[in-house]
Parts: sequence; C-alpha cells; structure tokens
Amino acid sequence: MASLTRTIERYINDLFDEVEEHSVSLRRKELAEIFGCVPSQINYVLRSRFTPERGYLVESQRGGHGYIKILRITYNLPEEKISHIEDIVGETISEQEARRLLATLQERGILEPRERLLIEVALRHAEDLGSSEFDISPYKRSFIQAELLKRMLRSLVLS
Amino acid sequence: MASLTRTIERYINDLFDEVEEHSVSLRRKELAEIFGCVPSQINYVLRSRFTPERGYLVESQRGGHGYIKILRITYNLPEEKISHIEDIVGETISEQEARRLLATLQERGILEPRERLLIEVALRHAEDLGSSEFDISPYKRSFIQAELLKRMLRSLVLS
DNA sequence: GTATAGTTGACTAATATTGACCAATGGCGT
DNA sequence: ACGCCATTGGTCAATATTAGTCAACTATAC
Repeated sequence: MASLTRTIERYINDLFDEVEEHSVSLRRKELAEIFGCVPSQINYVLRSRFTPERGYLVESQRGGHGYIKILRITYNLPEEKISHIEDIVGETISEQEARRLLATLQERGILEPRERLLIEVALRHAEDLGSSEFDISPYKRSFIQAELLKRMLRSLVLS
Repeated sequence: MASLTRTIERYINDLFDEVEEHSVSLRRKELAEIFGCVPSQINYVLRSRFTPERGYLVESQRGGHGYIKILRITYNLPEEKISHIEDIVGETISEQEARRLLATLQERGILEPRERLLIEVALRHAEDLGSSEFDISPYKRSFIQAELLKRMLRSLVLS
C-alpha cells in the first residue's frame, strides 16, 4: 500500500515538470477528491513536503475563487543561495536536521552523492570528537556542526 | 555460532546484489521478524556496518509508511587500498602535507575539485577550532586532522 | 580477566491519516 | 452600502503506525 502523502507529493512534482514554471496552482477540494481523501490531507502534504527547507513557498486564499499556489524558490545570485542555506542551517543544527537537509540537497542535484558522503563523514567526526574525546556540551556541539556544515556548503556554492 | 549481526549484514548485501541499484529499502519490523530478533537489532547492524565511513548513507522515516533506505555510495573497499590510505596519511599530518596529498589526488583524477574543496574546508575548520576556540596542542591538532582526513578518504575508497 | 562487540526490551519520538470545528472571501439580495 | 450565506481553505487534536535511543546484560576476542 503506497503512502497517500507521497503519492500526492509526486503528483504535485509532476505538475511542476509539466508546466515548466516556478509555480503551480491548485484547488484543495479538487485535489482531495482526486485522491479520495479529506481536504486537510493536502495541508499536511504542503506542510511536510513543500517547505522553505525544501525550497518551496506556499500562498493561498480562502473563499470564492480560493486557491493554493506553490512556488519553487529560485536564486538569481550565488549569494542568495548561500543566505538561504545559512537561514536553514541556523546557529545550531541537530544531526537529524542536517541529514535531512543533505538528502534534500542531493535530491535537488545541488550535491553529488559522494559530496554528501564527505559532509556526513566530517559532521560525524566532529560529533565523535565533541562527545567522547573532549567533553563539549550538546548545544556547543550542534553549534560547531552548524558552522562546519555552513562552511562546507558555502564553499561548494562559490566553487 | 554465526553472529546475528553478520547474518543480517550479509542479507542486506545480498539485497544490493539482487536489485543492482544504489539503494535498498527495508521495513525494520519485517526484517526483525525474518531473523526473529528485536527491531533495535536492525539499528545496531546499520550503525556498525552501514556507516558513511564505509560508503553508505541511511535514510529513514518513522510513523505510518515508515521505512529504512540504505544508499551505497562507494563500495568494493579492498583492504589494501584502505591500509594504503593509512600509510600515506600516517598518525599525524601537517597542513602542508595534507594539501599536497589532496592536490596529487585531484591531479590523478581520483578526487573531483569540489570533493577536494570539501576536504580542505573540513580540515581547516578542525584546525581553526583546535587552535583558537579550544587550546589544543599542535601535535594533537595534526593528529585529529589526520584522523579526519583518513575518514574522509576512506569513505571514498581511494588508493 | 578485561575490553570490545552483540543482544534485548522498555521507553521515546516522529509521521500519516482523519474529522470536527474555525476563518476568510466574494457574490447576491435587499 | 450592508449583511447573509455559500464556498473555499486552515487548524488542531485524536489515533494508529512506524522507527530510534539507551542502558543493562551476555558473549566473544585478545
């Protein structure tokens, strides 16, 4: 049994491929009927899959002529991409957040698999060192890892 | 008695051979039932065998329709190549030696420029942290950097 | 005999799905 | 203009389902 959420996510991604635009529009109720689910399921898909972390923004309007519009974030300059990445990583980052971000970046073709691997190895090394070798607090470890991650991603964007 | 961990490891490796893909997907609970063990045993196998350092990445999701996906980025790690890395890098390494090694590897086409960049950034970060943030001796810093370098090169299985 | 690796299970955390209730918008009748 | 109300999307909480963590215990290797 396939996951409803993933099915709807794929459907929306296919829409993006078809229109070849930076945005797609849809009607929540219609989409829910297509997939035979409650309308709020669509909100769940948007909230969990089409987030800024994954490079999307969502606009919507209620009432008559209501709609949902999904925008794919684009960058005109490398600096914009860097600042977006820095926003997402933030001051500190959990191992889980970091891994998810890397998966997304690979998914979007920003990172090669081998590059993702190198970054994960470096983060893990920092974690190992901070937790066992030295006795760094979890907060500071996540701060250090955020800094390392930002540096590595920054270097790639500029290369 | 063959170890459960090794048995499950072989099972997953066989899956890779069968599907001839870069990734395989599992359900933790199913796998545990196949081998008649507790689910957390699967986590142990993943943690100890399918690590980034060995060229694998693991993605997973909890909840409904949860899964575990193992990605094989690099593999076929011949023991002699790995020990070769250990020999070249050694116990400690200076920044200069590291740079020279990376330049050579890139010239030989073993490392992509972006991969070299990632490694240099990680080494630099370790150096910065060890010298200014904490107060680590130069010897220990070069030891830590050698360890990091070896881990990153090992993950890519270079010779 | 000690250190390392493997095994187990109780407890924790995250994700997907559903539905009842809430909020906003615009058209239409007055 | 105003207000009703049909229409459209949003929020939240309950529940089921799945994976993760951690620490104690056992087995194996040196």
